[in-house]
Amino acid sequence: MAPVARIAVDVSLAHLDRPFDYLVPAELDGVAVPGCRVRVRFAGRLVDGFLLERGEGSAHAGTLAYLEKVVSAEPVLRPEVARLARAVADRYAGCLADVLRLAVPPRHARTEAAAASTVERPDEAWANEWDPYPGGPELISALANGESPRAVVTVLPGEDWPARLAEAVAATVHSGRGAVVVVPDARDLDRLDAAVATPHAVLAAAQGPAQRYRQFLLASRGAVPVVLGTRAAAFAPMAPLGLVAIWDDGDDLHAEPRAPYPHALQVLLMRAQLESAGALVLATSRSAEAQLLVETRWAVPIAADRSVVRVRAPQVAPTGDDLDRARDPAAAVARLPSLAWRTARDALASGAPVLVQVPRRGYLPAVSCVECHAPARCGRCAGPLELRSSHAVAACRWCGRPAADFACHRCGGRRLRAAVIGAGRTAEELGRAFPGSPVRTSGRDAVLSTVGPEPALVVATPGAEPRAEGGYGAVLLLDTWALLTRADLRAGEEALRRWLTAATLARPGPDGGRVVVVADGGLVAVQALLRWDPATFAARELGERRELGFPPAARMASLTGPADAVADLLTLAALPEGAEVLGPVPVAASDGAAEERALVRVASRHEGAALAAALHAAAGVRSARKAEGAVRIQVDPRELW
DNA sequence: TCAATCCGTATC
DNA sequence: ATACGGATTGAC
Repeated sequence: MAPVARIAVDVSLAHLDRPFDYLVPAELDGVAVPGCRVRVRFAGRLVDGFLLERGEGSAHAGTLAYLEKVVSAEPVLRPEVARLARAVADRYAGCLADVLRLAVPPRHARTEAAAASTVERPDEAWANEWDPYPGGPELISALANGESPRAVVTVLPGEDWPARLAEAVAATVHSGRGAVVVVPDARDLDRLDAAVATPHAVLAAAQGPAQRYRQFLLASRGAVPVVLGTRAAAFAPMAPLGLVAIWDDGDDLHAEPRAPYPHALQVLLMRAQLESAGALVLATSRSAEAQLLVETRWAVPIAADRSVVRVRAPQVAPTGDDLDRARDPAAAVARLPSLAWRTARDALASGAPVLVQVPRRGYLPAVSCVECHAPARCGRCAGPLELRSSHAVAACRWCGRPAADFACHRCGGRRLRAAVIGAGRTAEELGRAFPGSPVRTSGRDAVLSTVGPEPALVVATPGAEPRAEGGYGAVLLLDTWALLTRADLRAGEEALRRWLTAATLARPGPDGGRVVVVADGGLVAVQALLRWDPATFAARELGERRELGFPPAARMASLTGPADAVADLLTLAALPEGAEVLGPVPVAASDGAAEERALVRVASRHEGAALAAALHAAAGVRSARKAEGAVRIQVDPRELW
């Protein structure tokens, strides 16, 4: 074979983020195949790497070193995945090595030796129940015919989404192509795993090394045509790829917390683009990112007609926080608005369980408009305002400008109020208000996946709501202010997503479960819930982001680190024309150290590539100089505040 | 004039 | 991290 091996070394230094050429010694010629793991001497020490390709020559002027060792001839990094990883690194201003660590699980030698490699590509039947969705059955047929449709699907309340995804997957496999499906967490993965009858591998973060590698090899060796998993599965090898799909792309869990912080949705979309595969973005709600796909016509929207939604959606009613409470002692015990208390009581009496959604504790104090309750934003850069104990006046969290002359961007109000979030209601309090009904909790440390059909109060934090057999008789959405006044640009979108997720667990239809949301019925997000209209809300949300210059309409990068380091990086970066730097402002680092954060934004997504390239190059100059202090670069950080 | 040492830079 | 090249320094 060709004598030169191009190697991606496992070194995450920005200035070394490119392949290096080595000579293949004669005895390794047969095993040094593209995609295999190698060890090479790099700057005097032995490092791991992946062999990207073999070539005849090298552009390197100096003499080439020899490969030290081929760890295994198993081609774990397929060319399409290498290309995807490079594109993801570029998009997120990060290093290929960091992305490859996310994409390829660590080797487990025993598993590699033992794992079977039978190719199993059954000719799937692909009947489907997409009829309620105009364009749905055609979408499935297109996949079965080997086409690559792209759609943002808004599912009906109570939809058996794992079954719908399973149908899309079966149709894709029928066409002789593979599918990769990503869900937020282990609970969703279990459901999907159960629903998909096509032979598949399951890749989850929680798996042990052997299990994880075994499942990875099933896909890598082409033994199965389908991979289901959590965010890292977006990189799973699958050739030829016919479909990528994601469930509930608005869930934070899709955002990778390790550098370069890629989001599973973006990874899958890039992948669909690179490999000409179909793409399905499936959710009960709709994120601004999904809306952008629709508005740019990258994907078609698929949703049931309003008439069908009306029949399937539960009845939702808003209620003020405390108007009737004083008149209703039983409700006061639970600190529940009267309507919420009565709705729960009736559901329990009818023999059905009741879901109570309570936000998690510990949100940051935010500032909002006294008149319309809109989160207060900076007059200059539209960043969120915050109150600090050291300052009398609220100031912008992004650019630091004091907001002495505040004017609400929505209603023009000039007064601010602190929206400090108090503690949530406890399960014990609810238990006292409903003596005789069992109270169950589902939250952070103990998540229930399902509860029985018998009457019970089920208190859950967002994302941990168990499904109830037969559906809930009532769903109460409490302390909604905690969600809505979060100092986060996604607060409204996130609140609606969480409410819809809980409400979708109610018995379907106007005569089914009742949903009570304790919030002002005039708020946009609450209106969207009452009308069960996430698409219109998403369009409005994206419109606002466009006006304010926020992602995904614009592209932003946050630079966090010691003050000198952030300043140094900003000096070195040859930012694209029109890039706007906000801040830096002081932020509290996790370990208490004083850090600063600057935000850089460009108006269009096209300039995003140039922005990422400029930041990566500047980081390269700093790492080459061994400059003091690390700067964390996050492109389109999910939590912008 | 040459060798020992220092510093900066590249790392194949 | 380590290795190398060019510059710098000090002794003959």
